[in-house]
Amino acid sequence: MDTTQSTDQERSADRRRRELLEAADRVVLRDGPGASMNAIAAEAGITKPILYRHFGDKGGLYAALAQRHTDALLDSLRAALDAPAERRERVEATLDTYLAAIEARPQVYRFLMHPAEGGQPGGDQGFDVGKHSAPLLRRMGEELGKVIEDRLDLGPDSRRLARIWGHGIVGMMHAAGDWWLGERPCTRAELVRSMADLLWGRLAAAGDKVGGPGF
Amino acid sequence: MDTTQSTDQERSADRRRRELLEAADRVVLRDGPGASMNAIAAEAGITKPILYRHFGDKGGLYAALAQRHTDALLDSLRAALDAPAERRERVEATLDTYLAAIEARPQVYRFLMHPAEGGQPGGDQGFDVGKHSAPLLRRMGEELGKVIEDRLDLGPDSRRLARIWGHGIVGMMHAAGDWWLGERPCTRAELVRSMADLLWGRLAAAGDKVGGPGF
DNA sequence: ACTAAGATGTTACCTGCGGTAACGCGAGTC
DNA sequence: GACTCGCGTTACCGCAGGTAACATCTTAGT
Repeated sequence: MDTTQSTDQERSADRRRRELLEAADRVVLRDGPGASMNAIAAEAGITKPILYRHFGDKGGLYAALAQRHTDALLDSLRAALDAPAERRERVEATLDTYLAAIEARPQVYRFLMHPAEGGQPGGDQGFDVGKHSAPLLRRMGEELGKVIEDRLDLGPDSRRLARIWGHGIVGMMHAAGDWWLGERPCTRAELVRSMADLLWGRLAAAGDKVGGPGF
Repeated sequence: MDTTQSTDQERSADRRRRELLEAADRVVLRDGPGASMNAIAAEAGITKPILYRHFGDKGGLYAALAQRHTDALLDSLRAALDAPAERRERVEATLDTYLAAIEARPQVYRFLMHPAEGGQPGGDQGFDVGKHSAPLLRRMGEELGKVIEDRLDLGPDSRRLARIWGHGIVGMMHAAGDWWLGERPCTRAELVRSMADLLWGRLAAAGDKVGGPGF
């Protein structure tokens, strides 16, 4: 039958695609985001043109690779966000989930967030990430915004406010996490608590220091 | 005299350097962050090796270029942070200053934050930013952290808390600003107010929506 | 069973990038 | 006048992303 044939072909192509993605994953994990198409092809046991037939260009491969990890991370975050507990606990759980993820697989994280960075050898013109650097942040921001809008009563303008907060909180999490991952100035739990404190208004509640007009 | 000579030379070299930086600036503003060394050299009316003699490598040029803008922006932010007003007003002024800056010169902003992004032509392997993508965020985070630590009374752990908050707030500002700059979902003033509200604990204060366990 | 088609994979090549070595040249110095 | 030395050039290397053209193996049709 024609349909079964095309189905088989499609399935085979899909499997191939998955295999290639996994190979790319391994290489990126090993060589960092600066991995070259040649290296990925070699790891997959094939040559460049095949990669290009499957993914169009490097951006396509990147996008596919990024989406897998992004989806996985977003699932974890949604789970933490949906846990049965009170708000502060959920927020802390979500922050902790994110931080645990980037702590467990920093290479993946660097790949998703920072285009090119690894590689002491000469030409390290990264993984042409370009416009694909933001998507993870954007997606997380949008998702969180939706959740906030769905569950919180923010009066009028709730939609706008929720989206702003979504992106803002995600950005806070990201920047603090990135800094923390680099300098490791404290425990993960401490970082989580401190960020939650910030979100809980401790900035506004703090007193001025003696002698100054305060921040 | 020998000293005057060397001084003259240094001054001349510095002037040259400034000229080159301004040329690079023009190119980056025109072609986006994907500007090539050849293009920059051409704009400056010279050839590549001279650029390399002055800045070592592309990272050096980027770093020099970035530092100029970063310094300028940080000065503005410090000014807003030091204005004589109460805390909330200062926070809003600082946020607004940042947003105004990225709104006024988005090209510069994209250059500082996002490595490579412009360029429909074939090879657009960006402005090998790599490790130099974060510095602006890091610097802003550190500076804000210091200010917070200096002026707020946060009890014990104040140092750690202040730094975390510094990086977190900067990240919030950045992510929300980036999103806002792309989608323009609201006024700058509205964005500022909303972010300040978030920092002032409205997230914790908001009530659950009817029917759900709340966020 | 033989052929036609189409996916699968290869080699060999192009362009453009960052980066460098080797040379040319004019201005001051002894 | 030879000598250095900063400024500038041309010509080149290696390597990246990306592509064209060729080889091959599977599979369907008659």
